[in-house]
Amino acid sequence: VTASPPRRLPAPPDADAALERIRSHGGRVTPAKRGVIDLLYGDGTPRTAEEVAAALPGIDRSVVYRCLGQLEELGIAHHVHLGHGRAVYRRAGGTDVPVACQGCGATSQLDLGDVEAFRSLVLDRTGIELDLVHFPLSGRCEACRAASAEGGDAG
Amino acid sequence: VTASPPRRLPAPPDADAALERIRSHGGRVTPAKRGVIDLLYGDGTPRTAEEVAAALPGIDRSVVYRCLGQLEELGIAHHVHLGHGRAVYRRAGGTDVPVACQGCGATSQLDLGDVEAFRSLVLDRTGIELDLVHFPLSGRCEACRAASAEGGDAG
DNA sequence: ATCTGTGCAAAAACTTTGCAGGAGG
DNA sequence: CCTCCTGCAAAGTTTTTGCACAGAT
Repeated sequence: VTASPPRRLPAPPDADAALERIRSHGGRVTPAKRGVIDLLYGDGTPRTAEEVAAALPGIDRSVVYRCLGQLEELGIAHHVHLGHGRAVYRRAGGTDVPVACQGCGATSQLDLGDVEAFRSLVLDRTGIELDLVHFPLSGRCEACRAASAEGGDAG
Repeated sequence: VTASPPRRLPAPPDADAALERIRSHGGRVTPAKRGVIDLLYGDGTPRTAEEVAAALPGIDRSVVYRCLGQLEELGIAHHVHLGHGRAVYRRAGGTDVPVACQGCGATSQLDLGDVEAFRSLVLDRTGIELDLVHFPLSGRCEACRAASAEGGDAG
């Protein structure tokens, strides 16, 4: 989980364009890649490498990792550090900012417009331009806050 | 790296108070814990578990992990997911919001007041109350942005 | 004296790599 | 036909766990 796009390639608009890009870069379109791309371009659900592997029975885990790595290099997918530990993968090109609940794992989306003012503020204060797509926001949803206020552990 | 404070204990103001808290909870004050606490309460530098271990020669890694875990449960330290992969540990009680550059690793601090409005906005939009201390903001500082605009790879 | 903490080693969880054979263009 | 990709297995990282002994109160 340490790849940066060689040059910021525009995200392919759909799965077919993604396959096209693979070919145009000398790659082969294989069932594994097709599977990963279909998964990531199907619904926008971010998935861990493990989840991607689980959704593609018959495809070896190592191949899933290699596919995800290649898709990142090609600007087709990218990973996001949602909450504790494991990164999740999404199709590239999303402009929405994910917000995760660290309690239950639910994610909401913020509009880019909503965060623009804040990005400006942070840039002004610190000189750092936030990358909220790659390093998203995390917190606790209402249900999880209520749970930990009462019982204690809402893990 | 999966501990949540049983109840939000107030952070000990200094290293001695931290040792005191260990004792008052039935724990023993040992060289390992003293070492970890001195490190975290010395300068505010966030450190990975590996860095803590490296700074305490003669203390086994597993012990460092166990100490960090216990210190988290006691509200003496906590971990922060700064940038890629590894979490870093800090003394508890900081109210500033770290902002990291994922390029060079430099961190700036934001005032809590600066983020309050944004936290309200996110709460309103998503129902999620951000925990920006535990899951800090990440982006790219000016130098790293300039570097990647020119050369391409700025690590 | 008692119970917690330590060190070691082994395991677990997650990811990467080497290699020989299979498949895509 | 050429080279990339796959599957398997093995190694690499980072963190956790079991256990017997040592150490703190």
